[in-house]
Amino acid sequence: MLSDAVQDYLKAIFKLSRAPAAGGMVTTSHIAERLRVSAASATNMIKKLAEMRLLDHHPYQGVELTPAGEKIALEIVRHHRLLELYLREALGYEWDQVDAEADRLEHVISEDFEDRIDKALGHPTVGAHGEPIPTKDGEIADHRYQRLSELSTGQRGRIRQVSDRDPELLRYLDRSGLVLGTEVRVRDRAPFQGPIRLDVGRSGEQHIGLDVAEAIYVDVLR
Amino acid sequence: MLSDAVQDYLKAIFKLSRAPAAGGMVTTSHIAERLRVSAASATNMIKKLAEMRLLDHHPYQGVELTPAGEKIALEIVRHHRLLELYLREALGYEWDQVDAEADRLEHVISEDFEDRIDKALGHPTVGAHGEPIPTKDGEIADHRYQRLSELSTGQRGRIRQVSDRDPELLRYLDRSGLVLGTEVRVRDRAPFQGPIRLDVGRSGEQHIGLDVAEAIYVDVLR
DNA sequence: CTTTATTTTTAGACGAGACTAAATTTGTTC
DNA sequence: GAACAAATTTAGTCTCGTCTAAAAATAAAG
Repeated sequence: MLSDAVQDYLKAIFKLSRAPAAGGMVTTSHIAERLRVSAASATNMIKKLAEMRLLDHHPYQGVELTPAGEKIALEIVRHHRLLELYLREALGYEWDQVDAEADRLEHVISEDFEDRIDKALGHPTVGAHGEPIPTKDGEIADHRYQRLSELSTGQRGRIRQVSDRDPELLRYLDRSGLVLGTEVRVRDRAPFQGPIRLDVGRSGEQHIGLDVAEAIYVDVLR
Repeated sequence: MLSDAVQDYLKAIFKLSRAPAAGGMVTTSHIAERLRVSAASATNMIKKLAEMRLLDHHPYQGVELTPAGEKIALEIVRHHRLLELYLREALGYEWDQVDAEADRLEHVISEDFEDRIDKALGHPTVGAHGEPIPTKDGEIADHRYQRLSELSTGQRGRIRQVSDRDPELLRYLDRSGLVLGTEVRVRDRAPFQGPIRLDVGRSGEQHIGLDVAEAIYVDVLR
């Protein structure tokens, strides 16, 4: 049985490797920062994980999960996302509460529990914020959406995913009508990293900062 | 935050102290046996818990939870029993599967989770096997049922609780119709710790061993 | 091409919680 | 009350995952 710590590291490394502008390679300091642990602790665990053949360690350069390590990371991510959905659907949690609870539950639920909530949810393929849910045998869809921040004036898109990093942001997006499935159109982009003016759905209009626009992923509509 | 180990010890000590023929005092070896650790490990933890004022340690005699220790134990028991019920009611678990899953979940769920499943279950007062569920502020009903093994020939009783120690036993009881609410009558007791012949409900008849009869608790009917 | 700043790794320690082996206390039996 | 068996505690290790402080490697700047 893999310890909670091992699982947390693998999950963090997986997520960091998927993050934009990480060329596959994940640095020690990013891992340490994400897990709120000293860099020395991260190095320690990295060596252990390399020993276990769950990742490749290129000293001073970074790490990369092996297929075995990625498989485990995907299982944890699957647990996490199914749990988030379940907490919301079955127990009435708010969007911004599910992450913390799922972080603790993801390590202890059995395969059986996983299967039962998967079934109760109707075998969903995307999570509460649009993130793909890995399948039981470790496949994960690669949606390749575009960031809303990358759209130019006049372009339209449908919101397919939002970042779940910050609960406060999630509440803001919810209030602003920027939820999954909504269609948006860029009316105007202020210069010098300024805010973006958007048409939201059929009626609304919003001005959002660039940071926010980077956390929203869309299918571009032609 | 109390570690899983601390919680496990407090829960085990609480349960042992409530078990029959334990005069309040719980021995080191019983704790060690229940938790499947060495006696030395148990002594170690006992000293730590005494330090934390969660129990009183009378060296070579045994231990007794302080009110503070009991309060914590009751919280864990509450978590456990609510979880067992929830797993059964909401996710379709079988009686004999719930214990193991709840053992892991009980340590990680939040107050919020506890409240939500409590509500979803309609604020139950007894668990899946008839055990009383402690209230949120640490009260626990004391039912004082009698063991089926203590009934003499001709006496009748209604099953109110069964021991949840052994999944195999639970399956056997289920198959035999010896479930909560069922009325039983002792037809016959074989001598020398022999089996008991029972009428079960309106129609059935069963011969059960004394060990089994000791695991079944009844309200005596007149 | 050297100096400097940053990142990463090494070295050494610590707290939890488990273990085994040995010592101690208790309880029982003659 | 002495001798012995059983239970308990002490002593000393071990693993895991964290930490700080110091050393080493890399990257950036002159």
